[in-house]
Amino acid sequence: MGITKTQIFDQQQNELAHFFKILGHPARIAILQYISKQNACICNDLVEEIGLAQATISQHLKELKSIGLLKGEIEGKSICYCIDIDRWNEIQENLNTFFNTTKTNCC
Amino acid sequence: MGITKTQIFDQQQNELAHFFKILGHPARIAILQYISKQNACICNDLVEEIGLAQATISQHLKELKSIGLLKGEIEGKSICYCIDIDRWNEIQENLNTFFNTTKTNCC
DNA sequence: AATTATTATCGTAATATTGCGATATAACAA
DNA sequence: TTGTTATATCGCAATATTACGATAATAATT
Repeated sequence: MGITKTQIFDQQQNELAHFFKILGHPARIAILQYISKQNACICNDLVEEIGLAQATISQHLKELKSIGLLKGEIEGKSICYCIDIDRWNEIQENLNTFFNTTKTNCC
Repeated sequence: MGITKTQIFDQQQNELAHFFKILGHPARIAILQYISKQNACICNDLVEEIGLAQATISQHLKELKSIGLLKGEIEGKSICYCIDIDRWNEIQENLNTFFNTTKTNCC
């Protein structure tokens, strides 16, 4: 089928899984790391840097934006993409809460 | 294409993305939470509890096992699945390292 | 206005994932 | 041995994801 049955899970589970899923691609990890390394806004050099087509990079950026991890601001003829630190910390906290509350040892 | 170009990323990026990807499905989140809630090994009640077919649950368990998050031990005619705490903590640390080292603020 | 540069979107092909029924396997019970 | 129960695997259909070329859109430059 290929369709995830989101209706049988609660909102928290779906949201958490969605965060994980967006981060679950090496290109998106690489994009975030590159922005971080530059400590600056990124433009089209991402395409050269990563080695995927411009359309593909644009698509990955869109997904990162969709969970609020990136914020983009127009700057001349290009767009400045930066990590949204507040959202970044918020998501990190969510993931840690999941890890900390989901811990058992029975074996 | 649908094929992720893993060759253009380094091992750390691919591995990190792989962890995130495995956790990026609500059924797998729900499975982990259920095991945790029970604070015990789980057997086939997972199928009833979650509401997916037995084959589907088995598949998700296999993926969680593949990154070492679950360890299974045979117990009579069923199998006891538990969270591997050491691996759990290890992965949590990896993710946190990623979050902590990938932080910038330029906008 | 025309050109150039940068990013977004569309359409499409290839591969991956999700989910399930059917079946196989394994261990215990009668 | 036969039956029962629990889990794994196979094979398939449906949907999702990844990637890219082509093209559109936008803004600066000439």
